[in-house]
Amino acid sequence: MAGKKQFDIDTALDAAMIQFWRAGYADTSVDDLSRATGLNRSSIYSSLGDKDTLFVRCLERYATRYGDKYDAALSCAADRPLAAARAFFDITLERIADPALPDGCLVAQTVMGTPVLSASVAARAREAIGLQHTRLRAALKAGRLHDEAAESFATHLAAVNQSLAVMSRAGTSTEQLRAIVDVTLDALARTLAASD
Amino acid sequence: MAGKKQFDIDTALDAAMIQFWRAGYADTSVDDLSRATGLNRSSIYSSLGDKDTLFVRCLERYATRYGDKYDAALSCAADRPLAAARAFFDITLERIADPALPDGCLVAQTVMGTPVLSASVAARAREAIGLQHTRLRAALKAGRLHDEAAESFATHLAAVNQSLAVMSRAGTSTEQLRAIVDVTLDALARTLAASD
DNA sequence: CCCATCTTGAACCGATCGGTTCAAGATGAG
DNA sequence: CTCATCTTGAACCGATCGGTTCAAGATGGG
Repeated sequence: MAGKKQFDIDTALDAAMIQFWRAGYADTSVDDLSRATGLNRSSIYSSLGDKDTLFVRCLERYATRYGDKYDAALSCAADRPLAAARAFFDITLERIADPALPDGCLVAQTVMGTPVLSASVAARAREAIGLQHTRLRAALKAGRLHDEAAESFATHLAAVNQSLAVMSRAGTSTEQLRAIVDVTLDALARTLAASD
Repeated sequence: MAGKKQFDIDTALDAAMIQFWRAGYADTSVDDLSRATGLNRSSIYSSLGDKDTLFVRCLERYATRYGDKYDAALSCAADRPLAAARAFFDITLERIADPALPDGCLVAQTVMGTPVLSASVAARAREAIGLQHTRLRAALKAGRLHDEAAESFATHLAAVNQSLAVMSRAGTSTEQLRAIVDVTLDALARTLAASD
């Protein structure tokens, strides 16, 4: 209404999310967030909440944004389960390859910090991992995988997806990351073929 | 020579390693290390070095200790490559199941902290990941896997091994962790069988 | 032009950070 | 017992942490 301009909250949240994503909760100070968002220290508290609240908002934002993409990638699972799994991993691989985004994964980093994070934050990160597993299991069941195999592969695919976050930060090349998922996709392909 | 007693440096290093392993570098203060080791703040600096130096020592200790175990597990790779790979993962699974040790993995946690850690520390962690890959590739080649497959599977196995660190902190059960590696071992078994 | 409204920068708070110093105390050798 | 040696706890340092407050300034509506 008055005063200079209303800053764009979405843009600020994106910047904060990327900062947390890159450096993690412990290594991100409120001054870092101020620099990253371009917002004043007081503005952050007045419109984005304190550090803990803001972190949870960023975590939700991250989980929703990429959760939707994972859902979209898996949407063809009933018809072509292998292609769905490949598209699933492509979401992660493209995210890692994007120079505008950090390596790693905000959820993976948060989960790794479980012992020192607040219980609510740790629970929310665990929830995101659980959701990923549910998503994958549903997709694999939709593709003609029997319950047992769907359960195993859902867990395996979720884990391999998280491994990409670790390996990308270890300097592993795009080709090597692709090799990691290709072994998994081959295994899935053979299991799918065997159940025909 | 004089004074009360010479404290046991190995015991202190173990305690410091576990503290770093549990909480990570950023979330471990020198006071935490003092409490964990039972050593006085000044004693830490005088006999274990500053925080950065001590962390590197703990990282080396961790890499050596479990590196040796991984080597031992893989030693039968030439005769029974599949059993070797299974024994390799068992090292990690048993470590995670040990209630006296933290979940996760010091190397994985350090690699995830790459963007905010000193260059030398980050490089040392990357080195540990690279060594793991080398170790696995050599073992798989010793087992009758051709170069290309050995390279792919070495990368894949190293990644899946790291994924256990993430998933264990996400509250994944022992059975589910086992399912993750079983998918990988099945894939390896089929590839080994195919090359016969 | 004036005023109400919003943003901003800067200061301040208590707490904790990594790192250093040093006197007091405990010990074993002589 | 005495003395040299080593460890210990505590204090101190400057810096930074998360969090809060507030006066100054910028803006647009009337």
